[in-house]
Amino acid sequence: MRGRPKDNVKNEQILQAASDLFLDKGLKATSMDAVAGRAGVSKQTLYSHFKNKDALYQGVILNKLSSYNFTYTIEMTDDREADLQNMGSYLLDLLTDEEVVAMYRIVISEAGTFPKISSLFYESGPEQVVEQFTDYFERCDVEEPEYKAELFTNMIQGEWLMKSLMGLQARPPKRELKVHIRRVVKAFIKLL
Amino acid sequence: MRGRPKDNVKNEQILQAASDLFLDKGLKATSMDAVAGRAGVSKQTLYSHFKNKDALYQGVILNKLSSYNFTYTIEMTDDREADLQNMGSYLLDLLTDEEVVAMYRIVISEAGTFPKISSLFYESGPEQVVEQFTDYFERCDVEEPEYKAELFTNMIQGEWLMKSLMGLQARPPKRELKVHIRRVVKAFIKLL
DNA sequence: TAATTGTCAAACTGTACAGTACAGTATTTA
DNA sequence: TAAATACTGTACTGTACAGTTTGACAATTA
Repeated sequence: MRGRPKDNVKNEQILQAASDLFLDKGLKATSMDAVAGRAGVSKQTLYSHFKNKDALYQGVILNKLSSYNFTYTIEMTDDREADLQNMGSYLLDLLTDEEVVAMYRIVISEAGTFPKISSLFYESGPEQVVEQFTDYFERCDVEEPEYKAELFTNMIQGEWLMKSLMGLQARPPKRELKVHIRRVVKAFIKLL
Repeated sequence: MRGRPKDNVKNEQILQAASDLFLDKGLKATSMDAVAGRAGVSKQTLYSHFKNKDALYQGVILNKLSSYNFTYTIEMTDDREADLQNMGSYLLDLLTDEEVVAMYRIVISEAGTFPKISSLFYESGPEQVVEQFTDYFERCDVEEPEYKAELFTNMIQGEWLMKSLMGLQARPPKRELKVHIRRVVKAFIKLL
């Protein structure tokens, strides 16, 4: 490769700035000038790293997705109830994370324009979590492990996510989440 | 009132056209010219009926919300299981309706800009349904009727709505919905 | 009938913004 | 050192679009 190589640091600055702005204000409400400005980079450089705004959007989402890691295995003890509470707590921590909520929101908003991003997001996000739970239930020799995993996530999730997406839900106190989780786990255990 | 009155028919044409376009393409992607064109009305008339684009958006959502009617009472028979299946079917019919999904999508997309619309939507939509279910469980003398109503809706709803919002869910066959509902009701009954 | 308001059509204003062009400077490799 | 590519900063192009203006005609009421 002849010539000066692209600066990796600048690439990360761009992704960071674009991510901040897109997730905060949305895609249409964020101008390329604003991204360049926030990244501390000239507009030319921005366009040399990303062909256009669409490519930048896709780059941002892919980057974010690859930064999450859903590959580990949920640990199994002989206290089933404690395990489920941990799983519920894990799920709710995710779903009340501002960045996660913002990603849901933008992916939904742009679902019409970027269908591939939608499916990629869903497969490497929510579906991974259900898979982790399914795996746990398989190891517990529970009947219909995948169905149980879906049911459990739905019961835990409740309306938190939807309310957050609509901006109707301030980040709830840990206490409240704990109570909710305990309640759901108590009920869910009767279904196993 | 002196002078020529505003034409009510034109008002409805405008609301219909705007609703079609907003729910299909989104708010930002719909121009006022397009709305006027589709409504078969001059741009001036459009602006004489609605002060600006924001007002038009609010008008459209309010109009749609008032067209739904969640005030009736769910009927109660002595077959609890059949009742719950009807309720589940009622809920899923709503959540797989294209217009309903489109409203969710646009309300979420514009939640940052129109917080009042978000809360209004949520209160006169989803919350009404939960209230209907709560009412049913109260009449059945079920413990914690509101919590049960929420739990039931979450179990029934599953991932249908989220997948629809992301465009990952074609309208599912009635068969599949029936199976899902029966399964959930069987489980839910154990929790009463 | 006269004043008042609605509607139409088309042109217009101002602004925001995606993407490009250009001229100069910096960095890397052959 | 020379060719090649990256980066900066600013200016520019073209387009889309919200909202306004104008002038003519229509409907309504005092």
